[in-house]
Amino acid sequence: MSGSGSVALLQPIPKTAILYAMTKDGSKPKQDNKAQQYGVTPQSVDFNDWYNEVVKKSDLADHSPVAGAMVVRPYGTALWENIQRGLDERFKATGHQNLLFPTLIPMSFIMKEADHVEGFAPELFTVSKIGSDVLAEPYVLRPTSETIIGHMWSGWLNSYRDLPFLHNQWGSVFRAELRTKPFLRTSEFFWQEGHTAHASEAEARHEVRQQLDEYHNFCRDVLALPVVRGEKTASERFAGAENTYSIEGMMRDGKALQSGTSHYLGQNFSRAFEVKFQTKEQREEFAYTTSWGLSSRIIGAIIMTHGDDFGLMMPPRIAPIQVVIVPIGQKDNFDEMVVQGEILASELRRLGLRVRVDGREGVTNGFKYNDWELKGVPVRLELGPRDLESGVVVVKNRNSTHKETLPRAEAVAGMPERLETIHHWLYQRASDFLLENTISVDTYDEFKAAIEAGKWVRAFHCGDPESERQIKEETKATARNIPFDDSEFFAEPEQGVCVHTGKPAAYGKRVLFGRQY
RNA sequence: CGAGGCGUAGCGCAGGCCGGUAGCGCACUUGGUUUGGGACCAAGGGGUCGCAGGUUCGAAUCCUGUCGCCUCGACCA
Repeated sequence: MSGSGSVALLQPIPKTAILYAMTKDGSKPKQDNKAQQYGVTPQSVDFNDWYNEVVKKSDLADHSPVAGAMVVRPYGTALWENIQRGLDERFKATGHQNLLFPTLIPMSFIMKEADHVEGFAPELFTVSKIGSDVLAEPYVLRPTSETIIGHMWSGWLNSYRDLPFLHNQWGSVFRAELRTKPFLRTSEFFWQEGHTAHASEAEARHEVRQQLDEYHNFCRDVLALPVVRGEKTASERFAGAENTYSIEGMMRDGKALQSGTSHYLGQNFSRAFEVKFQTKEQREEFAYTTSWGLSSRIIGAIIMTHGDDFGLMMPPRIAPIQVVIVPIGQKDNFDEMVVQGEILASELRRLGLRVRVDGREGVTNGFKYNDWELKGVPVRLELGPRDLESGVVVVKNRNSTHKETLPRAEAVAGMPERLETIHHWLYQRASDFLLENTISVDTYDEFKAAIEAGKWVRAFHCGDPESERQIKEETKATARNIPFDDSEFFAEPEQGVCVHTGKPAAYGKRVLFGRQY
């Protein structure tokens, strides 16, 4: 990070920052041993370092020996599994079915749709040999599965009565990345790709919008992430799509992260793969297809939207551990307090909560507190002999510095609601942040200044891809999307002239611009 | 893939220019004292210096190549 601009967006620095007093020569200060061992670089000092250290020290993920490929560790996998479960239920509730396609796709398939080839060619991994035998036709590791699914669909589809196909696949895809960042940029990443085929354009378009809304709702209601729904401009469109829609989230450094996409593919892929059917009127027609995806990148969004200088803040509804209990004891009664902690845990588990008792010996309580705060566990309970005697527990929320001492029964019974409160607190904070750091501008100077300050900008644009390209070159900002009229953010229809070219604005509303991951 | 930086114990680093077979802090193990916000004392264990070649009697150190990580750029989710 440049160190200017977006730093200003960050919240006041808590006491950990004291460990990082600047050195005389202005170089990045060395951490003292404590900070080096346990803490993370504050967001305001270096957001990039903060991100890398949080990911690593919270045990979410690690680097692998393979360029650009990460290892998702158990804590990160538990998080991803919770996300998968939540989304999968939603997909099933709207009639989608899961299936599984091969990771290997014949090279010729990728070549069949012109825009698709052009879009993905530079990042394809190619398998050209088996053992020492050279393959007549190489395979590629799927960068996405439209082509092979289209190929199979053509064999499954005869009549309009067969439609719609409402399919989804959980898996991973490969797009060569030369720069790695866990969860954000990796050569292999984990996702779900939905693929549907319909008998009419209207039905396909409805599906595209429905699934984008599903992502939006899931982000808002489960991950506590505010995201802006809208359509991508032509230059940001998926390779082979007629229209691409996205949800965009704002990270705490002010950058945008595309957190999910949904594409209306029209008949582009069905033409290329002969996905056709006989209509009621006995005509032959190509199917209208869609695809939509949300990837493990969303974990990066969770980290960078909710995290603070102490580490992660897990949204309670998908937190792998919702409540951690730290038993307080001395040598003679420690084991007993761990048992008591388990009893308390079972009371919470009866309410359906995910609870962990930290019975580690040989580390101090303070160490445990900091450790679980780094991992973002929403609520911590401390249970010591005195608490046990007087029937209370000490409760501390991850998003607060206050400790409360509550009657045990009340603390237990109130836990689900407490977690809900934290969920809403996280959403509100992120939502306020997004709104506070987005401004409308009408001149290019204002535009540049706002982007430089790390903000999102709402501005009129003429729609010319070349102008977008120049804006990107000059400011590093791109059109994130054109927000929908009916989304909760930035919906007002307006008229104006292009902030860059002065030509009449396209779209009938302001376009959202920002720097991006 | 272009420019730059880096790779020495689990983590963070020193040593390298002036080759002689490795050191510090934290972590780890054991014992003791501690324990309600990142404990302390003592005694220990652990690396052949990313990998592969080369130069040399001898390479962490010099040379070449390669792999990986970080930053900026290009590309992308």
